[in-house]
Amino acid sequence: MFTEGLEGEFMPPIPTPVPGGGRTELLRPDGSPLRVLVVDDETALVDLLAMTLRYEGWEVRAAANGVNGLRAAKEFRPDAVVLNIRLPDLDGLEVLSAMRRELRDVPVLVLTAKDAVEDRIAGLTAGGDDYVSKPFALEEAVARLRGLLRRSGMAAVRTESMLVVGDLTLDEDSHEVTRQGRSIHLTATEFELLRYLMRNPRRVLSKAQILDRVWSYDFGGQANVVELYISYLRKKIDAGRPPMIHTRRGAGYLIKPAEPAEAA
Amino acid sequence: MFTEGLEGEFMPPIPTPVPGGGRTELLRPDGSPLRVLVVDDETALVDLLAMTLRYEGWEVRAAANGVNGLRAAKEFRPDAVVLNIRLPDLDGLEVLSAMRRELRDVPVLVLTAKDAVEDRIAGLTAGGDDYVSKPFALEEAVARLRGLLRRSGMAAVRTESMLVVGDLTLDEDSHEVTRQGRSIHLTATEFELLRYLMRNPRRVLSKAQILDRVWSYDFGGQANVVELYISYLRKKIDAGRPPMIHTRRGAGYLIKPAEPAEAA
DNA sequence: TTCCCATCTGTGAGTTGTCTGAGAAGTTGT
DNA sequence: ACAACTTCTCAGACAACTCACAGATGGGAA
Repeated sequence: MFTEGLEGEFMPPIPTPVPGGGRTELLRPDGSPLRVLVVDDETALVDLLAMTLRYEGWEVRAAANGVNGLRAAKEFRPDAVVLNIRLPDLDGLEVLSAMRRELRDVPVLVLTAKDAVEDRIAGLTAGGDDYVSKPFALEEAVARLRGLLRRSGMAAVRTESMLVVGDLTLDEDSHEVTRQGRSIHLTATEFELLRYLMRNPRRVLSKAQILDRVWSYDFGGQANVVELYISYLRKKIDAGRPPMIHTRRGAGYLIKPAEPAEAA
Repeated sequence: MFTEGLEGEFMPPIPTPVPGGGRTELLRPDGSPLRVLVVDDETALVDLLAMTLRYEGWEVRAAANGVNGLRAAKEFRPDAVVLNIRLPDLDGLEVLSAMRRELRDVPVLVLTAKDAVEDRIAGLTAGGDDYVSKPFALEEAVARLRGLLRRSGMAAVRTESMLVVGDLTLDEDSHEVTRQGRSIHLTATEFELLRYLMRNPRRVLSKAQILDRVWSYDFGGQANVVELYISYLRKKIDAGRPPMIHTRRGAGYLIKPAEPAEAA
């Protein structure tokens, strides 16, 4: 989506207005919510993921091991699967194969431990699947799942890969970010932060919320990384231009289309 | 609801005027009041919170530790939970996980101690959850709870994020305040005070009430901060325009739409 | 009208929240 | 193994905010 010169300033483009604060329509043809099966034995993480995905509009079913996972696949007929390849009972690869046999065309998001050998995984993802390595950021996992679904050509899923706020655009597929048509390079963390902000335009997000979504769930560092990265983003996004990233002292940050007249 | 781009400056949104004094309908589909479970071992605070929430229309159940909290979750089936992560018996994170498993889709408002050096806050909350750190203002906790519910898509809960009194609007999501369409910047305390007034339009609120609701429950200062902040608000809200904030000598303050005819 | 007292508001000190530069530690690519 | 890049901690500077104090203002009862 190129919003060149013309409407750039006075008339914000707003091609695909993000609905309800960025949350997307995850609905099947029959109107029921999309289903996702989460298979992992780390219960705390599963609970966290399940809650997050439900909030995002999914219908979630969880299984703590391979056997239950496969059984759930049969019964629950999910539209997507999140699968840890390291399972307590069965070999994750076996489970993956079985899943594929059972659920045709259903994309799988594979969870791997950090130290896992990447090339084994590489083969897996060839089939349209994707993987994230633990510990991951919730925002990233959710985004990957959405991306999988979008790319797997699931009909009925009207998800756009493009987020647009004012003259700022972010493409979740190509990871390209532009402001006023000019491409901007962001690091991985900066990108994740901006995506979270843009998925919640005009809403104040507290530093704690941002930390929880954008940083890995096991992050134990200082809360002021958020301030730091906001500062980085501003240099790249707002530099010189009318600011889009705003601080609400004591509350958090928010992003919104730059308004010509800023009132005190 | 969705007033994209357009409305920016000149044209105030004025969506759905808030009904009966800003207090919202907290009802389930079957007509019974919404339920909230409060889990904290500080009994004085729990009593205060419980009383406040009951006044707001909730059906409240309290538990002083993790075990009872979980039991209550099973029996009481609350629609929302307020949970201190620092509990005397169980680890708050465990309790949180268990709650999520037991009560799917139920948002949790997490209470954290201010002095707990921000540690282990990360990765705590999922999609629909939120935090408040002690000591908090009751008005804020209540607002957060309402916000959680609204955003977690609970059907039947008809809460708007926008408060409207006359030509004055306050958006709880973006923290934006406008009068006659012009954006007005407020500090955190001013915002909280105005929110309280606007949630109770045309009703006289005593300085004591205001102090109890808007300032942290442990506030020990002079009661005339309220006068001071009313003064600040007037400068920003009423400046020049027909006044909306009125003093009832010996009784308190109230806010109402500025009408040409001023009746006592 | 006068006086008393509630309320209003200017001033300024102390506190808190946020921003950002410098650099250490870790990662990736060649 | 080196260079380039990224992530993150730390700490100082600065700005915004909160609140106490005290004198000014004004309402209303006698």
